[in-house]
Amino acid sequence: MQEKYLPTEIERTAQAQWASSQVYRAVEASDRPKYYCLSMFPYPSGKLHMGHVRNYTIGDVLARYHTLRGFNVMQPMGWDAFGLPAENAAIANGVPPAAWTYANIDHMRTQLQALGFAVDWSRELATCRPDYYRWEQWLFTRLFEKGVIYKKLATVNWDPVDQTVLANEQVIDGRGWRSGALVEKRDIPMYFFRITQYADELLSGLDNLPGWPERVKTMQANWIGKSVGVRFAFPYKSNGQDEKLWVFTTRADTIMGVTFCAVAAEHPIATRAAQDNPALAAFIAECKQGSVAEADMATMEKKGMDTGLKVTHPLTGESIPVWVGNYVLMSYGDGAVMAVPAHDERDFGFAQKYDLPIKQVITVEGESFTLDAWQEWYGDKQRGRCINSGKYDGLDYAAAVDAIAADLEVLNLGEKKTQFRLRDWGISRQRYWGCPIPIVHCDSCGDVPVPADQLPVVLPEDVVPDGSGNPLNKRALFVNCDCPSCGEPARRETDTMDTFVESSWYYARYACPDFDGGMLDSRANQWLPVDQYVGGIEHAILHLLYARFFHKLMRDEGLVTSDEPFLNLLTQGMVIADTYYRESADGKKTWFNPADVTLRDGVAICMTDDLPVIVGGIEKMSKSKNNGVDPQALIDRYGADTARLFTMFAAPPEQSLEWSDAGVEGGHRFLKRLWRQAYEHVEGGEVAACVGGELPEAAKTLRRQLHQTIQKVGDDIERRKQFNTAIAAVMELMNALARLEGDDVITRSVRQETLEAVAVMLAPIVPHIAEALYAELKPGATMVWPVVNEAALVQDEIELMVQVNGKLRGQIRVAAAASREIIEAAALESEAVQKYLEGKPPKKVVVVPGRLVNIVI
RNA sequence: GCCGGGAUGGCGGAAUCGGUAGACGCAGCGGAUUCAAAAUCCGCCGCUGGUAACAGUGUGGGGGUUCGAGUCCCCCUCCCGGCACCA
Repeated sequence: MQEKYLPTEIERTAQAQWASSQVYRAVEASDRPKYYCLSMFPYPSGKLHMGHVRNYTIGDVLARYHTLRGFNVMQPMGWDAFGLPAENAAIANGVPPAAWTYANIDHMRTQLQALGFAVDWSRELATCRPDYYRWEQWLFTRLFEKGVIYKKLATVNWDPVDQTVLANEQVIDGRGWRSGALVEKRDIPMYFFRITQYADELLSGLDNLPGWPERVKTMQANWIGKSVGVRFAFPYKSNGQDEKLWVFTTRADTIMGVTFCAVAAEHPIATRAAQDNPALAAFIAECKQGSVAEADMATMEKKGMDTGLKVTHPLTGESIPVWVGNYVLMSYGDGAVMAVPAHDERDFGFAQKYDLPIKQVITVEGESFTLDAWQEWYGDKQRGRCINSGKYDGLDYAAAVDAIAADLEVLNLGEKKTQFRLRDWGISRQRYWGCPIPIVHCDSCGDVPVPADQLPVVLPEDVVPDGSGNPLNKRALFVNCDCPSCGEPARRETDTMDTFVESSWYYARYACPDFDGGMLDSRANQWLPVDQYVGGIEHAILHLLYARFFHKLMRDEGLVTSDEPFLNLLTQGMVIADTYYRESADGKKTWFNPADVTLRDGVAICMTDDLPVIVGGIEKMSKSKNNGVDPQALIDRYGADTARLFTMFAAPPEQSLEWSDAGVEGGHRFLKRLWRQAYEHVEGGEVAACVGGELPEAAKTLRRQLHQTIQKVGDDIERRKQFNTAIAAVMELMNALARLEGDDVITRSVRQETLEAVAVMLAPIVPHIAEALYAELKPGATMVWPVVNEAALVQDEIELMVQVNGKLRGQIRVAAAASREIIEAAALESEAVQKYLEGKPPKKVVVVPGRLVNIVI
């Protein structure tokens, strides 16, 4: 056996062997149970970052563990290859996004392979390939014909200088990232998936996902936001016509407290009122400035202006003023709200600011209402009772809502309604590097889906965008076509799809990436649902909700039979790191990589020019903030096993991990020590693993620890999915093994048993060294997960903690089978307790079997 | 702003069901080995007082429940993620 641990050599040999014998190729024909282990595929941004290493190592640990436990495992890998960064790179370097993307894929594939993941590379796919997006386009046309996809206007960020639509990320403090121009809201036609039609099922389906983290299910449920309320109307007259202003509220019990209504700036009633009111028109124009992002809308100053219009309260007949509010969202409900300043905090602030009346209609016993400041109880649904509300006085929330809804219904002015916060999914992007939307616009036939036999609509790959609008519009060859329906000249749609569409079904395509007769074949149902999905917590809502939705769309198309795509979900915490930047005169920020920054006398300095940079806080590693740490240096210096070990050891998978280089050395040291201990043992000559019999005390104790460790490691990996503690347990075991003395056959056989088990237990985490060691320990044998020997776990005597009034005062040793009485007596007799008792009897004695005794005096 | 999560030694973290707070590792300190260094091995390592035994104190802050709270409940602070066109 080689004396020194040589990671480069071991890893190269192992990886070459895995590749040539195709050990990780997943086959459908198998009598073992299937285990589909999937990690979220990467965006090919250039090179791997720490988040990737963490994500794919977690997935690989679970995949390899299940292989060792006898499952038929499939672990695929691919590329989420469309997206904005490729266009940004094109603008910066003049390289076509396609060429940039393919080069990145090649580089990152090499990096992934160097990490030794048990991936079936024969199933690799890239979403930017026509043989992939072809089927996405095919499904689009099916859904368009079914009405699941429809067209409507939607608001986007418009850069008036660059004449282009901006992503929310490209809007910085209300201005375009390149032009610096004030961003405007603009309505343009877009295609939408009717996800709201599936809202109820997406919500109730969460109950059938016991393998998902509670926090993710809670986030999704809140995002879908089902609320039962009342939709009702305020009647008004416009040019002598009877009209209605519709609103939705979950607080119909406060309807008697309405003192005004607020509508969105885009609301038709506002547009009409602005026609002969220049001040209002100016205010509406102001509202239309800034980004469309909800976070911006919610944090900006609440502003409003009276339209001068009045509507009639449906129950009291009072005249109610209508205001335009910059905080009212046109996309939620009817784009208008009733305002009850006394019982809604936002309305309260708005009414105070603009001196609008506040009318209390809810009371809570023991509390008194004042107009001075908002108090929490004003909005209390549970304890509140109606007052100042005429016939509704005294009713609680539920009774009041029922009575008011019933009265509105009689007047034909409203009814109870279930409302969702979830909005339909707009998928049109005015960008080049994405999957073309397969629609042809014909003057006579309208929007015509491209027939299946003319798919895919291929995206030209030689385009270099320049940042001003979608370059596809300038491609006559792409745009000009014949109408598939009437054959007359027509125009091809140049918008592309949201990249979330590609990532909503890739997990299914992995089952049959080579199938060219359709989107999916029967292999999909063999592998689906995914048994274990692993990915970043940042995808808790959007990606995971869209994928669940898409699965149901595919089910309803007869493509899959399951209802949910992912059985078990592990949401890995983010790898975060410091950010550093400099700001130029025009407010543009340049970000510096932490690797180039050093701290000098408490000031962050960029090492390339020796000038200070501004510390921007600790954030998710990202391309845009340039705070990614390159794992390549780690792999080059210590090998893949050390990189894998360290990322698994540094923190539990679900927690966010603040990156620091320190600590890697320790992981590497452990592997070197492991190698040396195995080397010394193997050089001592062959010996069979322990077969039982009478062991010396030290060997017996070690063997008990070995089997405790086997138990713990299995539980940590399989149930707890916490690998840092599994590694710590193996480290403890190895520390104990190092202390075990004796060269007799029995002791050596326990050492053999321990080392064999350690190699297998570590194999999911550090597969290269584990295989190499196992081959030395047990030449020619195949790894199998060790079995816990119950007899080895038995202990004769145990130690119990003794507390006095809950404070630790000593220990006692008792027989493992000792009764409560014997334990109590032993504790009371102990020196530590006698000292505190001072001869008096204890008030109470609490015995926790196997743990402690607490004497209360 | 809204929704979700987090905070434990100098640092990463452990404590799985309310029962020994600080496992394991990093850094540091002391020693062995070495001509010397690296590597390796052994020991110490929350804070305060004490030579020590030991005592007190300690899990972001404040309050509560309990024989017993890092863990449960209430309030607060700070940090992270998401907010529908970053992926």
